[in-house]
Amino acid sequence: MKGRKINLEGANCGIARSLQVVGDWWTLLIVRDAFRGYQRFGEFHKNLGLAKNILSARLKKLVQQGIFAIEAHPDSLSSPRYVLTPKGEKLYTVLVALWQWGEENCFEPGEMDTEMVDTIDGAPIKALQVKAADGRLLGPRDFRLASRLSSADA
Amino acid sequence: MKGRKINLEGANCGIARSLQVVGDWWTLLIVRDAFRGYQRFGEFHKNLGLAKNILSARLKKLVQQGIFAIEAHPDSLSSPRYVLTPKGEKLYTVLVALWQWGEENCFEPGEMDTEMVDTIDGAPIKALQVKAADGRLLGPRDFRLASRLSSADA
DNA sequence: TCGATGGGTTTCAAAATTAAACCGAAGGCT
DNA sequence: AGCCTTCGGTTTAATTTTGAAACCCATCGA
Repeated sequence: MKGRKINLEGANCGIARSLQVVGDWWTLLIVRDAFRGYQRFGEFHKNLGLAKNILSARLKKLVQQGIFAIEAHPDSLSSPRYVLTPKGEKLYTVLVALWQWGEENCFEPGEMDTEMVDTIDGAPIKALQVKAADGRLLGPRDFRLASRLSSADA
Repeated sequence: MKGRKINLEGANCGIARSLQVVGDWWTLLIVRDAFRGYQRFGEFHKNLGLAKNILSARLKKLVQQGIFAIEAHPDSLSSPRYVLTPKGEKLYTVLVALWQWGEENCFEPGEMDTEMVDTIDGAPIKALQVKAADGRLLGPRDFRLASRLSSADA
C-alpha cells in the first residue's frame, strides 16, 4: 500500500475507499483528537507524540480530502485551526465502532477508565448494533456483499 | 507508530488499542476478505495483491492477537486455513461503519455497485446509528469522553 | 518422475517514519 | 528597539517498513 493506492478490486469497495482516506497510521487518532476539541498543530503534536513532518503530511492530506478544513482564525492572523468538516465529523461512527471493539476485546475487565458518554445526560452511549432494514439485529455472519446492478447475484 | 506502539496517553483509549491491532495497512482488508469467505493464504494474496511477506507477517500478527485462528484442515494435512475467531468476527461493526462512511463520502452518487445485504432477505442493511442509552439518536457532537473512575470530570 | 501449486521465507531496493536540527513569523518583555 | 520564546512548520539524515522477486520445500496430479 506504498503509494496510497489499493488494487482495483478493492477500490470498488467502501471499506477500501475509506481506508485510503483514513487508513494511515495516526490518521484516525488525529481525527479522534479533533473530536476531543484539539484544533492546533501543536496540540495534536504534543498529544500524539508523532513526528512533526508526519503530522504535517497527514493534516495536509486530510485537508485535501475534505476531512479537515483550515480555519484561519478571523479576529487575528494567528495560527491556523484544523477543524473537522461535516465529512470528517461523520467518521464518528467509525470511531465509536473502534472504541467499542477495543473496549470489549483489548482491555482487561475494568482496565479501561474512560467511556463515551452522552453529552446531554452523561450516560454511557449505547453499543452500536448492525441491524437489518426491518430492525432485526444482525450478527457477524448475517450479511454479505451483493452486486447492486446487473443480475441478482448468486 | 513505528514499533507498533502508541504513546501512553493513547494506550488507554479504546480507539488506540483497536488500531494497534487492526490499524496496519492491509489488516482490515484481510479481515474483510475473511468475511467474504476467503481462508487460504493464496486467496488473500491473489485478491489483495499485497506482497507475500507482508501478508505472512499480518496473518501471523493477527493469529497471535486472536483475530484469526489457524485451522489445520482435519481430514488431510492440507494447507492451513485462516478463520476468524469470535473476536475477529466482532470487527464486523467496524467494517460496516467503514463501508457506510466510504459509500457516503468516497463515491460519486451511483458509482458504487455493491452493497451490504441481509443474508436472510437480501435487503440492504440499515445504516449504523450511534444512540444514547435511552435510544435518542446521537450526532457527531453529542457525545464525549469521560473518566469512569474518580470525580465526575469537568 | 516430472512439473505445477500452495504456502511460505529470504533478499534487496524503494518508500515511509522518525528524531532532531533548522527556520521564519508573531508575541511578550524590558 | 532588541531579545527570547512559542508556534507551525520544513529539511535532513538514520532507521524501519514495504514491496517485488527470487528461492525453498512439501504436496499433488499425471
